[in-house]
This record gives sequence, structure tokens and C-alpha cells, in this order.
Amino acid sequence: MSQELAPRLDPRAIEPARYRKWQEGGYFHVPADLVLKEGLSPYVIVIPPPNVTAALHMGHGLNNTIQDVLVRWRRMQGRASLWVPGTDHAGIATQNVVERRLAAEGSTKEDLGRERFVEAIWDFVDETGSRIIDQLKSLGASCDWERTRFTLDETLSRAVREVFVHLYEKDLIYRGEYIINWCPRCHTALSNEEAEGRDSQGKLWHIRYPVDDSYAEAARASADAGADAVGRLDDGRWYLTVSTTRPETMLGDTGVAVNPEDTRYVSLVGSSIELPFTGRMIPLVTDAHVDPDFGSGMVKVTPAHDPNDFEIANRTGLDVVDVMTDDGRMSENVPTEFQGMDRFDARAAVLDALAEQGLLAGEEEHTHTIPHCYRCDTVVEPRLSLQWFVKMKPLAEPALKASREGTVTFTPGHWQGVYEHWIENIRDWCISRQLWWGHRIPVWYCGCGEQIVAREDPAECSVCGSSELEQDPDVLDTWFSSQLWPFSVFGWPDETPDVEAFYPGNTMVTAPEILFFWVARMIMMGYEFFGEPPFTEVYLHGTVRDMQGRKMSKSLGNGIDPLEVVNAYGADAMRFTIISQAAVGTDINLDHEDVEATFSNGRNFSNKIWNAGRFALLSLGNNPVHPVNEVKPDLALEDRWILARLGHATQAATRNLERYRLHEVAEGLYHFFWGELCDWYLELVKDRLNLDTNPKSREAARSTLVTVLDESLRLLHPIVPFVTAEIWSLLPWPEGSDRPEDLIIAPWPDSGSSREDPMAENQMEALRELIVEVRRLRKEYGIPEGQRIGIHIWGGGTDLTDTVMSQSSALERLARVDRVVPEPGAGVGANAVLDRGGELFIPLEGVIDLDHERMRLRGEIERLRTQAALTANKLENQNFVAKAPEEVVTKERDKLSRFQERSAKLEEKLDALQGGKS
RNA sequence: GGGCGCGUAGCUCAGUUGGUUAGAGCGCUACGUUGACAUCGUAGAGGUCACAGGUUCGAAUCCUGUCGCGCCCA
Repeated sequence: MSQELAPRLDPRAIEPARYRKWQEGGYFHVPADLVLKEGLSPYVIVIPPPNVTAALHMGHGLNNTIQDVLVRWRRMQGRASLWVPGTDHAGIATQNVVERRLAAEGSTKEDLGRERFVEAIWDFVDETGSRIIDQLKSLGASCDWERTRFTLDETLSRAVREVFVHLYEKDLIYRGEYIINWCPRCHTALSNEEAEGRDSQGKLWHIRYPVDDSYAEAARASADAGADAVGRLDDGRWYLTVSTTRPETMLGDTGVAVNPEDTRYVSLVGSSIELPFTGRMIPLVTDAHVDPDFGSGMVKVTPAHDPNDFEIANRTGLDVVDVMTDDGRMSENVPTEFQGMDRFDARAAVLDALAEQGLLAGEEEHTHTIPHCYRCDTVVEPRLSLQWFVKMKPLAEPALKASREGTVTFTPGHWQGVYEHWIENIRDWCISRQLWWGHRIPVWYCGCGEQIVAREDPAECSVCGSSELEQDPDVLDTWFSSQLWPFSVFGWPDETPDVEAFYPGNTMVTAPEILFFWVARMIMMGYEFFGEPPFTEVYLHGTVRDMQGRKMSKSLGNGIDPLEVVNAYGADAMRFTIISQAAVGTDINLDHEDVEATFSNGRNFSNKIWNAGRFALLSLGNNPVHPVNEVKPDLALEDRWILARLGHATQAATRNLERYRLHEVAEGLYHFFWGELCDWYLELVKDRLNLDTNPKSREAARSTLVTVLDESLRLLHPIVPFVTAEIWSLLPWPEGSDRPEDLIIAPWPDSGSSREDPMAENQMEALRELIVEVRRLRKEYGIPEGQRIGIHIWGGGTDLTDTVMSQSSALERLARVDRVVPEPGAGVGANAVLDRGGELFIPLEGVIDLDHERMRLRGEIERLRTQAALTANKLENQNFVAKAPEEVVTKERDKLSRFQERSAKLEEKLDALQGGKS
């Protein structure tokens, strides 16, 4: 099969067409019967569903390339390899986007009403939803697109209902008033995980609350007991000092608390304190959770706006006063002068007013963590609110056990500890969101007070029969539905063949950022509904960053668009580049300012594969190729060597894939393909393919070349699927066996140890060393590239001489050596002693500068002597000889004798030169 | 405050259970258009493995501390 290939790979010319072929061939689709009837072992990955409104970024590029590598590899191993794709409705994010669009048109969601607003979101999602899917395809993702799911699909929504009702019936879901994280911009509650703490430089203000005059004696006693926080105002009234980072919340204070053990304040306990501006009197209470050593040891208690304060209020019976509105303004529960003020304006106003009344005791710089909304970055307000929660402890137990017992494993391993620590300290999960986009909470309220939680929408109240039911207006946290993803995608709660065939899955590939949000919860749900985890291996890859180590983001403008990379360099180039940098547990830094430097390596390698194929196709001709087994007796040294090297490369690739060491897979195959196959084997075999001197040798070379390329392309296919499939499809096929339809389903190579051939490897290594040495000396003495030279080679056993003598064409081609004399040479020339034994002399009368040669030899001898001395030191150490393993000692002895032998021989040569005339 | 991770060539990073003459890619230098590939080839320069102690016959690798950087949880 001779075919003209372009001298350069043009990815755009091959990638889309090849992808279409795969899709049309149905290679991505895995029917349940493959497992249930044909008994194939399943390998299942469910995609971390990207946000439906998102555009692909490099993080997706990395995440999905890794999954595709694993899925393609397992598919080639003959597994029923299923990768389920889909998208996530991303409640807050999506609603925000559509709200912004409405705002641009001068409208609001309230103007539209709930129903029309949700319709508007669906329209938007229909527009953008398929975009990210198309983008994944351009990366080469081999997902089963027939199974594409969306978290708001009808079946997935049924799963959500089933889970909600099930957990409610088990008392694992409850409704109650607690402090939650409130985003005043999104107007919704958030879970603890969605409120991201950010360190910020704030202030700690100290403020004074006047003590009611009737407790003046108590205050005096307290001051006498050493309470610095208690003192007298200018007007003679006593005060006590509290500290806060959020002064505006003082308007909602309902008490001041001290530790019951704090002797400074015992006399004050029970006294009445005046809350400035409000006219309210609040009590001083004790609570064991107050830290006497923090600040004054006296804390203001704002139960409606702080989780700790809320608990103190619960224990001590303090009132709860909510002083804020949904959008973070001061409510009608504060004095009129502050009402309606934004919380941060109110902060300033309160401080001014305090100062005016002489109640501000000072301020200090204070670094603390402030929670921000993970979707819109607004400062989150802790706030008392009636919400739905999941009781996590009982669900978390089996998920913790799974990790501890190794049923679920994490790569890299240290994430196990992070996961377990989080679960051990798990808190209940606020799942209701005050949004319109998402799964509506399946709870209905009746005027009679009944609350109905149901799988199907109820028509009437089960108690009073009224049909005037009102469904809870809220929707569920998006993660509530995505935690069901590993089984909801298969049609659960129905007992479908898909569930039977593909649950549980195998590997979860994702970023550590969503370990708690998502991974942990999926594991919990797996145990709750199936008694086993949804996957057993969690592979957490790094984050894609820029050269300064900053996360790539739209706002920083430091992102790289994967599609631009695919267009300019090809999907293969992008995939290879990203995988070869994805060392386990490390982030990937990519230079967004020099995309060429970042991705050219991947492009160059793809081109190298292309050209190796091009060479093969041009030189193999159209005659049939025999299987390598049939030409075994005719295999030349280089054939045996490259087959042995292929065996090593295969074993390393498989082992590293098993351990998720994908960058080592990429690096190892790169080195094999480029550094051994292209640089050496192809060069060595050229003459045998071109010159029709010895048909047997030619056939052996053809068989070897085809075999090695075939298997190399298989090994590389998961990482660079397009160029490998393209070349492979054009490669001649050895007679006598069936050719798979496409590389994508060609069996993964597994030659075991049958390719081992240490003798060939040794001989070839010796030859390579010789050639490199000759090249180096040629360069050293400036011999023109094209000029032929003769060499003398002797010593080092008959093996070496035989090898060299039989490889005259290799020496000619690779070192421009046209005469080999297997006898000692001396006189005017360049000298070397090879590491593997054997002496080399290149006669260079008229070219060589003997002073230079002497200097060079002295340098070389010096280097070897240093090495020898270091090795000798080790061996002279009795402890080393006694305690080190036998093989290590043997190795050192061997090294020593080689160093000594080489330097001795070089000294002889040097002596000869010293004696000679220069 | 608690926990985790990282500091190896100019740059980005490998280095698996301690034993290598410490590696790769990019960049750099020199030479090169030999019919696969200049998106290439050949050769070369470049590292007291952050620092200080310790364990060990032996430490880039294990332990302790210091300095610098990053992340997670309170």
C-alpha cells in the first residue's frame, strides 16, 4: 500500500474525519448486554459533569484527557469500557447568567414570574448545552454519547425525588431554623462547602456597652477583680468592652457572655447592659464555650447572625433578633436611622455613632477569614433561616469505613487523610436553595398545617382532603442531584439493565477542589442505596495554572482556550503536552503568553509519529508482510534489539497506566518512539529496506518494522489517538491474522517476557556507544560531516568486534565510517576506551592536533581516576562490604574495575603519544 | 490555630520501596539541506538536589529544625 502522505502532519486534515469514523463505527457505545450477556468485564467512568453553561477550559482539557486515556486503554484491553458523559444544571451559576441577560434587557426574573423565567433558562441551556459536548468531542473524548445525561432530565429528577423522600422517611432529612450561609447577592442559602473562606486584612473594633446603674457595684467589683474591660465612662456610668469584626451586628445583640470560670466577671453575671442606640437592655450570661483568653474574655452575642452565638442563645435562652434583610441591608428591627442601609454602610454608620457617644474603645488590625460565595464572590452573611438539611453523620459512617479499610482508594494517597478528616468532622448539609432553577423540593404544605413529602405530586391533603396545597418554593442544591450521578445516569431508581451492568463503576477522575462537594457525597449515596461505593479508585489530578502558579481564570485573563490549541496544534498535541506534564499530585503550569513554547513539543511529537509512519509506508512497498514469528531466524541484531526494547516499553506503559502515572507513560513512550525507534532503529534498517541485496534480511526488517510500529501505535493511541489511528490504518498487515477494524479496538499489547533478549540489548548498547564515541571524536577534531573515515577497534571480547564488523553499514550510515580494522591502531590519531570494553583508534594524520589530543586524554583520565577513587573508597569501607547487599557490592566492584581498566588503557595511549613526535 | 504539599540545570518539572557516573522537555552553543521529519539531525555547555543538623556502610530520597512558597480545614 503506497500512499502519498504530506511531509507534515496537518491535524485538521485528519482529526474531525477520524472522530466521525469512530462515532459511526459505534466504538464509544457500550450496550448493557455486552456485560450481561456476553460477559465482558465492565470498566466504567462517569464524567464529572461540566456546568451546562460553561465553556471548555484547560482544567476540562486535563480532566477529560485523563479519563479518555484510561477509557481507551481499558477498551483496548477488551473491557466493556464505558464513559458516561453529561452536564450539570449548576443552579446558582446558570440562574445568575440568565438573570444578568435579563438585566441587560432591563428586566428581572420577578417581572417574568417563575414559570416564564424557568422557560427562559431552558431556552438558554438549549442554546449552550450542546456547546461543551461538542468541545469535548474535539478533544477526542470517546464518551458514549448515546448516554449523554443532564441532571435535570426526567429520569434523573425522579432519582432526586426518590432520594429525598427516602432520606426524609429515614429521618435523615429535616427542616429547621439554623444559622446558614446566606449570599445576599444570590439571595439564597449556601452549604458550608459553598462558602469559601478567604483571608483578609480586617479590623477588630472594641466597643463599650454601658452597664445599668443598678449594677454599678457589680461593675466596680469586677474592675477590682482585675477586669481591664470594665471601666467608667466620662459621665460616670460603668461600661464593659466587647470586640467585634462586624460592628453592625451589635444592633442584633441580645446578650453578653463570659466564661463561667472567669473570676474577673463573676460579680457581673446576671447584670443588665444597655445596648446602644436601641434602648434595649441585654443580660450578661455565662457560657462554657467562651474563651477567657481571647480579647477581653467577654463576647457580644448576636444569635441571629453568628453560628456560635446562636448556640449560646440556645443554651442560655437569649432572644434572637434578626437585623438584616435578604439583600444584606439593615432590617426594620434596627433603629430607624440605620434601617435600609447596606450592611457595610451600616458598619461605618454604627462606628461613627459609637465614636460620637464615646463608646468606641479603639481598633486594631486583624487578619481573619471571611466567607465568600463560591459563585459570585459576595461576602456571605451567616444568618438565621428556615431551611432543609441532611443529617450527615449516619450517611458518612460507611463512607469513612470504606476509606479506612481501603475499599475506596485515593491517588495520590495523601488525599485519603484529607477526606477522612473532613468526614470525621462532618456537619449537616443545608440543601435548600432559594432559587427557581433546579429540582423543586418535593414537599407540599396544607393550610391545615400538614406537610406532605411525596414521590408523586399529591392532589390533595392526606389529612384534611384539601386540594389547596402549596409546594415548597425552594429547589435543592445542585450537588444533591450530582451526588446521585453514578447511578442516576443509568436510570435508577428503576431496576434497569444498565444499573445492573454498570454499577458500581471503577474510577473517578476529578480535581481535589470537589472532593467534599461531590466525591465524598457520591460515596455516601452509593452506600446508602447500593451498599457499595460507586467507584473504588479516586484519581485526583492537579490544577492547571499559569507560569506564576495562578489558577487560570477568566477575570485574570491568563487562560488558554483548549479549542484554540486544538485548532492550531491538534488535539493530539494538546493531549500529549498536558499528559506528559501531569505528574501524580502536581499542578500543571502552562505559559499562556507563549502557547507555542507550551504546545510545540506535543505537536512535534505527533509530527514525528506521522513521519515515522510516512517513512514506513514509503519504504515497505506493496508486497505482503510476514508475521515476525515467521522470519525469526533472519532477524538482525537491530531487529532483535528493537523488539526487546518494545517489550520493555510495553511493560512500563501498562504498569504506569495501572498506577495512574500517566506522565511516565507519555515520557516512556516518547523516549522509546523517538529516542530508540526513530533515532536508531529506523536509521539502522534503512539500507535493508531500500537495497534489495538480501531478500531474507529485507523481509525480516519489513516484518519487524511493521510489528514495532503496529504495537507502538497501539501503546500511544490512548494519549495521541488521532495520528496513531491514521497511520495505523495505512500500515500493511502481516498475513495470516485478522486486522481489527480500527486501532481504537486493537488489542492492547501484552507480550509478557517473550520479547526479552538481553544479548541483543547488550550488543546493541555496545554498538551505540561506539557510534556515539566516533561522532564525538569527529566533532572534537572538526572532521567534516560528509567525510568518510576509518577506525580501529579491538579488545572488549570477540563479541564487540564481531558486532562491529557485522554492522559496517550501520557505521557507514550513522558515523560515516567506511573502514573498520579489527586490530590495534596507533600513531597520530584520536583514542578512546569504551565503557563496555574495547579500544578505539581513529587515524587522523594531518587533521589532529597532538597537543589537543594529549590534553583531552589527560582530562578523560582525570575524570576516570576521580570516579575510580570514589568507588574505591566505598569498597575499602569494611562496613559497606559487610552490610550492603551483595549485588550492590558486586556492582561497585565492577564499576571500579571498569574505571581502572579504562584509565589504565588511556594512560598507555597517552604515554605512546608523549613518546611520539608532535 | 490545626493539617497537607512543595523548594533538583536559565525555565517547567521527573526521580517508584535509601545504592544511577542525578534525568527529561523547552531554552542556549557549535555544526549540518545523507530521499521520513528543519515541527529535523549530530555533538556540547549547564546542577555543592533551599539551608543546618541527625540516622545509616551509604541520603536528592528517611528524621529534626530553620528559611521561602502554596493549598485545605477551623
